[in-house]
Amino acid sequence: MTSVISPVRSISDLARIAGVSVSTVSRALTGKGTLNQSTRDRIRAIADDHGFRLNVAAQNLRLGRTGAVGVLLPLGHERAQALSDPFFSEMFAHLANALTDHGYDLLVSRVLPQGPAWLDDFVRSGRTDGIILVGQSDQGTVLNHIAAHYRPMVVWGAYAPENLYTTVGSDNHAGGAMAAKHLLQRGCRRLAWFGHARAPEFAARQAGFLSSLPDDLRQACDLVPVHITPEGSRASAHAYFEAGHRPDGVFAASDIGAISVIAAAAEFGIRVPEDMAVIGFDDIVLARLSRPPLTTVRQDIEAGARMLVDLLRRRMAGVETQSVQFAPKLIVRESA
Amino acid sequence: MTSVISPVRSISDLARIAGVSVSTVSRALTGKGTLNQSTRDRIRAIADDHGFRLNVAAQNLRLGRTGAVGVLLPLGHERAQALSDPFFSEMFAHLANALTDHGYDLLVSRVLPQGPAWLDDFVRSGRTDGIILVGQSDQGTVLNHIAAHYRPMVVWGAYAPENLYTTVGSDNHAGGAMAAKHLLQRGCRRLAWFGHARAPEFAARQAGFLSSLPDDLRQACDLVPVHITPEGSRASAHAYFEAGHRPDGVFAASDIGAISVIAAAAEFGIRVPEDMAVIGFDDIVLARLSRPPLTTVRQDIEAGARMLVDLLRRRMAGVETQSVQFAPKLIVRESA
DNA sequence: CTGTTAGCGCCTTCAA
DNA sequence: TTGAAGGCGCTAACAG
Repeated sequence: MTSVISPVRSISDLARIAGVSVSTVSRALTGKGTLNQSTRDRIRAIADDHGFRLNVAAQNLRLGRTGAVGVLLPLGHERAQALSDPFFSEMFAHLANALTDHGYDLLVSRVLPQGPAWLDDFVRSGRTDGIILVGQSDQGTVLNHIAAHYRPMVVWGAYAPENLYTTVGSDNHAGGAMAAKHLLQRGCRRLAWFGHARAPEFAARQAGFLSSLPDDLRQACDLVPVHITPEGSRASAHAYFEAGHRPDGVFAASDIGAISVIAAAAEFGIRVPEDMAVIGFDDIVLARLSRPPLTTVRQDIEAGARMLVDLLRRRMAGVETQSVQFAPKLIVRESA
Repeated sequence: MTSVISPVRSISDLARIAGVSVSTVSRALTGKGTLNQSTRDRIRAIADDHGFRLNVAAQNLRLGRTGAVGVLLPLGHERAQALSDPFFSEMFAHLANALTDHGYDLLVSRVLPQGPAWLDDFVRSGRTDGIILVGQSDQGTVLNHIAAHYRPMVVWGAYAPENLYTTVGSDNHAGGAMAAKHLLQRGCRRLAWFGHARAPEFAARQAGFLSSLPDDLRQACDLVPVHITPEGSRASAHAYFEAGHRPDGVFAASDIGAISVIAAAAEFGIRVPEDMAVIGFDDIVLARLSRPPLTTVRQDIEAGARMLVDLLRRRMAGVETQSVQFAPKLIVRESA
């Protein structure tokens, strides 16, 4: 327990009380450098008595670092929604663990991709030692521009040879193909894709899906553009079914999209999987809990988070890195 | 677009280039103090040319602040799970918006409530200007200890007169009572509560629920202790049903708990709401999307987040604040 | 083993 | 209107 005896705001206060120099206090408290064990113990005891701790901000300034890593989600609007998206939440949680395991704080800041300088501004403000971008959205150009002169940055998202930055992500194209094959194998003939293709990840899922379809089914496949938000995708799905469409196989761009489609379908008496099979993407925790349990293309979010942090730490240390792609896996449950 | 001409790392570099003093550069870039408009424009132009921005960390050190607010989740184990819990995620997202609207960064740090000094350590390390705790867990004693000498802190959670700190939260007792009345009104006679009572919020929900039950039903009510994680609560529910229990009305401590119960029930052929009515708590976004759509006691998470930030800002400004309690609202959908 | 000194990058009186 | 100087709280040579 801490009993405050007198206000000790800095190591110089403590040095005065202990009758030593500030550097001795610094050495005692950081454990760096050499110091007589007894003086070290004595100073630490005094610090404890006064409830004193080194000011991390000042320490970092002096050390030329911040001790924090910025985790940024480059999405234009719907900020709240984006941050509370289950996939991002799970990614965020795993990033938080991996980062704090290595002694880094997580800094979440408002960064709306508006104007070409949003990322540059953040970088130059010097608030973090590195940056993890979760999703590249449509900001590939901006990212390449930054990557040319800013090293400590990694990106979760689709790999592309023309990217100058390091990405970690799944083979979305292969994942889309898995979904297509599974639906085909179930005998589905009237297919639909629920999602958009503005971000490279989603575009690849869609492309992989379509490319694995026979020509006639591909041409008949409905491409239903939906928002990433639960409300948005549910509304789109509702409108789609209301217009009379009755696919027997659906591939959604994300699990949340799939859950939304199933909820909308229920309103029209469409049963899943009897009348319509639905496959999601991600395998978030909720995929197993939803009714019916979701068949989905799994991305290992935790492994991805750990890889992102690993690569970022290497880049912060000046080491060059290469992009990695995880193989997705089809998890068959009940929805398809 | 930024064209890097020569490395400008500090205002002194810029001062040299511009042929002025550092203080002039500081005044030009911060906009504070008086300065000839033309010199200000000139210096700003040079700064832009070199892609220079003031170092926020140094700025903050000098100003005696950090520009960041710590958002802490005091839960012992299961860190990843806790951070990705949908309720926390939604709260977090709204906090992020409110905080960044006021120019604050969000700092998420590992803070495991181990030992009595976890919060004190965080506070004294000086990494943030204030703290928002999401949930008080069983740390009331620690919080009171800190509150006695640390002002800029607010807590999401249950109100209690003996708390020295400011809380924002719902009237959990009233919420529990609402759930009880609704189940009673539906004619449920074999009731069960899924949750634990270690945190004051949950204890109040349980107490409110039980106190609104007639004596005989209260005594027959099953109290099923479940973890907060989806996996944990699902496993507990599974075991409970497997033991042969067949309640016709369930009140779960959270929406995620309710969804887990419904998933487990499905495995035993228990239909919701026909065989068993289920009420959740929170009204997370997913409550409406789950099958069947969840009847639940709604907390306005966004309003709560805004209130937390408002109160915190007042406390950071030295103003005294009072705890607030929101009235919960029963949202009737299909599960009960 | 410990003290002195010089900053990290910035802001802010106080003078000129 | 601008510059010089001191210092936010800390660390790391360099001496002694």
